[in-house]
Amino acid sequence: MDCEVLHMPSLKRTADSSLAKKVNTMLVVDCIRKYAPLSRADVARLTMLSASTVSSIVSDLVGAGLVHERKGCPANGGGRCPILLSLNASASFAVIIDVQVPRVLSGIIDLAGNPASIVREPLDLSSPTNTVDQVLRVTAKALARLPRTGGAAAGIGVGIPGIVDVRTGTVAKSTRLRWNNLPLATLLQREFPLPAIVERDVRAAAWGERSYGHGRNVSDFVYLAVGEGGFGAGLVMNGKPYMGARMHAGELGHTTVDIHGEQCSCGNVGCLAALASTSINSLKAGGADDALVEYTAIGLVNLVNLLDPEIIVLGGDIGARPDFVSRVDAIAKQRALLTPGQTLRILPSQLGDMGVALGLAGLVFDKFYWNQASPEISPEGANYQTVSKPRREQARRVGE
Amino acid sequence: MDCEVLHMPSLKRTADSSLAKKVNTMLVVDCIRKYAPLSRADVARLTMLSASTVSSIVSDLVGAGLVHERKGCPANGGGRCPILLSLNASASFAVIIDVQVPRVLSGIIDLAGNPASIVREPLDLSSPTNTVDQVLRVTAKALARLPRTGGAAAGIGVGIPGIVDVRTGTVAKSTRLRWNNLPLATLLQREFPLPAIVERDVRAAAWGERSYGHGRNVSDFVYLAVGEGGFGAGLVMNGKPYMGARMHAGELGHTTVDIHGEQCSCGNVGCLAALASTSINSLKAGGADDALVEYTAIGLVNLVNLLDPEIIVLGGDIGARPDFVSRVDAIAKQRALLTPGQTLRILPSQLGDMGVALGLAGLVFDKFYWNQASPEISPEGANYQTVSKPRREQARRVGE
DNA sequence: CAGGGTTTCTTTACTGTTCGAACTTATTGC
DNA sequence: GCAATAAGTTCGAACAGTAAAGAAACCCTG
Repeated sequence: MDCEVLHMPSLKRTADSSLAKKVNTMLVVDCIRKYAPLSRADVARLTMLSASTVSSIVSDLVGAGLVHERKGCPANGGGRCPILLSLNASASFAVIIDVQVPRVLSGIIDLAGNPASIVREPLDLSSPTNTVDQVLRVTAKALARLPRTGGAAAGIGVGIPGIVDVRTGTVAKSTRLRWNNLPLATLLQREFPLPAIVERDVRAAAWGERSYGHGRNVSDFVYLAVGEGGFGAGLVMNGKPYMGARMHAGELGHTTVDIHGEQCSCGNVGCLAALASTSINSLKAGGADDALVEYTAIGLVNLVNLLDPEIIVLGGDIGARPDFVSRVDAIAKQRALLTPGQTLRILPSQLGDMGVALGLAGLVFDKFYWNQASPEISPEGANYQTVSKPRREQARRVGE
Repeated sequence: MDCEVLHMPSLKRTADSSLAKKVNTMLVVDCIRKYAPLSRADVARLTMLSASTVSSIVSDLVGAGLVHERKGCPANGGGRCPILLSLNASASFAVIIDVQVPRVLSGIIDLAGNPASIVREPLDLSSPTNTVDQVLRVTAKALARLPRTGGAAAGIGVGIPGIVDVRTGTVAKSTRLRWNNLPLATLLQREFPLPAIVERDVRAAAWGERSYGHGRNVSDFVYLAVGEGGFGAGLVMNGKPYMGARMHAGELGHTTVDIHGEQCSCGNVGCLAALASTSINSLKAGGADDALVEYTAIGLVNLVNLLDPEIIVLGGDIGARPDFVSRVDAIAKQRALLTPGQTLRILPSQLGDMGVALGLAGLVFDKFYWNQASPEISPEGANYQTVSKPRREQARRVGE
């Protein structure tokens, strides 16, 4: 099974409906989003939910105007013709802001992942405060560009290069933006009457790839961004974004690859990032990128041997170039530890510079139409049928 | 919440009870195992299930003889005194075989994790077939030593150093045992009328640590074994063992740490394992282990920066030595990338050479009392209230 | 071309499970 | 004896699963 991302708007019919139904509804919506148009019976097969459950959920969705029905009369060997379902893409929108160092991308993405009125403008790095102001400004502008017809905005999603605590919406540290402990989600929510999420750029891009790109049917993969900022990895494990215990996972750039190397500013020795930075600079000056290809391949092989992902998606300014990918691929295939019959698949990002935006949209729809931390609960493998909502506080006293 | 491992025997009362109840029963049993003695109310708080659900499940468990009740009358500031629950440890047993290169450990472990009649004997490496025969032999002996009183054996669990496909119970490749594509679970099941699981040693040890050791309340950590076999990592992510897409995850030994290093037999360059093997050999000959400490620290920092585990548990012949741990810790603390306030905790294994055995026991109880692949379904965070069982085949036709 | 048989999609009736709220039970403290 | 507190149980509502019925198309035969 591989219906996992979970986009979906309001549906407040049963105000206190159990989380169970919400999760299953997420499953169904995600399935329709991925494979539309399809019949209720198809949804039941894909989600592994029972036909009756699907029927009940779909009728709610149709009633809420989130799903369109359309008669489709194929059937090769007889049988009743299915009623084909597809999402009403304009039932809801996400406002997304992708902050990257040369530019900030802002715009609107609908339920089906269609972008609208995307604007790219240079990022104001004159001071950290100015950068924050710019983010708030482009958010306001994007909100003003919301389509008149269709549903309302589901929320705001912001992608940031740096260490981000998604639970609090705080940017713990972004070297490139010179931000430290910035509670961006709080700032946004103070300004705009919408839920806001803040996510690390590579994790959002990985999630975008999972929702709309190469990762759609892959539950274990790595998104590796190679660009001016060095190396950043977004991990998807068991179908969910993996952040680590302290939101820190994916720092491939600061792993030692040269045991005799020099001390890096991070405290470690012989970091991949330190080695790569010189070749990235020379690349910008028009130099060759052979060294960078090798460094990328090494980082990638280390990832593959340690985590055994099904695929690796290369993204970023440099990473997604097809020739770059194929040269990295050639080296990595030689070096990676593979069991017989196993192949290593390294692919360029399918989403280009919209990857972060699409991932953010997915997170926004997940998070805010269910008021639930989606990545944690995202029902991988469609096995979860019912989910209890967390109640009360932790145990105060255990035992006697 | 941190009730995740899920041990529990028969309870066949409601033959076709939904998987929902099974999962919640697993949760409850696991909670009792970890925190016994505790009251129903404590279980409800810890599992985040409702009091009524816990009540219903516990009454089934008591009826089946798996849980013992005992009056406990503390209560500081008034209130009815709780009925304390604890597992009936001898309600079921797991037969476990831990194959390591100098020795094979076999024995029996009860529901509460108490080992019984553990036997260690030298491993017969005279030929791959002889090793297999020995495994079957010690299994038979362990079965013969089952306690006369109490429940029956739940299943057989075998831990193997090498690449293991847990789904099929096949040892894909073990260099040290010279096994290739050996369907060990099938062999065992042919010989003994019991379900059998085969798992990689480090993953089992990580799971043991999660169930009975340092990982009990930690959902993201790494178990790193350092021994004659080099480096092997068992990853626990989101509270579950992580195996990667092809059961391959955790090969820390074959990650590049010396970009200018020599070619390793694995195809990669400058592998950690290649560097470490000489110092391990010199260590056996009585030499110093400074180099090995540094190599371990490097591997460990790479792991920490990439995966951001909450703790790291060091195991294995060499890895678990307290002085070794403290010296690795000193280097790693300097080099690891930590956000302010974050600390790196590196701990020696709490379970010694019983780690693999205890992890196997947990897996056996999980797997075979529910006929369900426990790691995949293990209800992390206790959020899952109901789970649908996979039904039917995949969709044959999607869309029109 | 009518009508039965087949296939597939969809809905309905019924059962089991969980949750929330109210209720009962048991103990402390005044 | 009575209020306060906490543990445990019971009852009704909501929801998912199974099974069977209903619906809508196709195929074939006469």
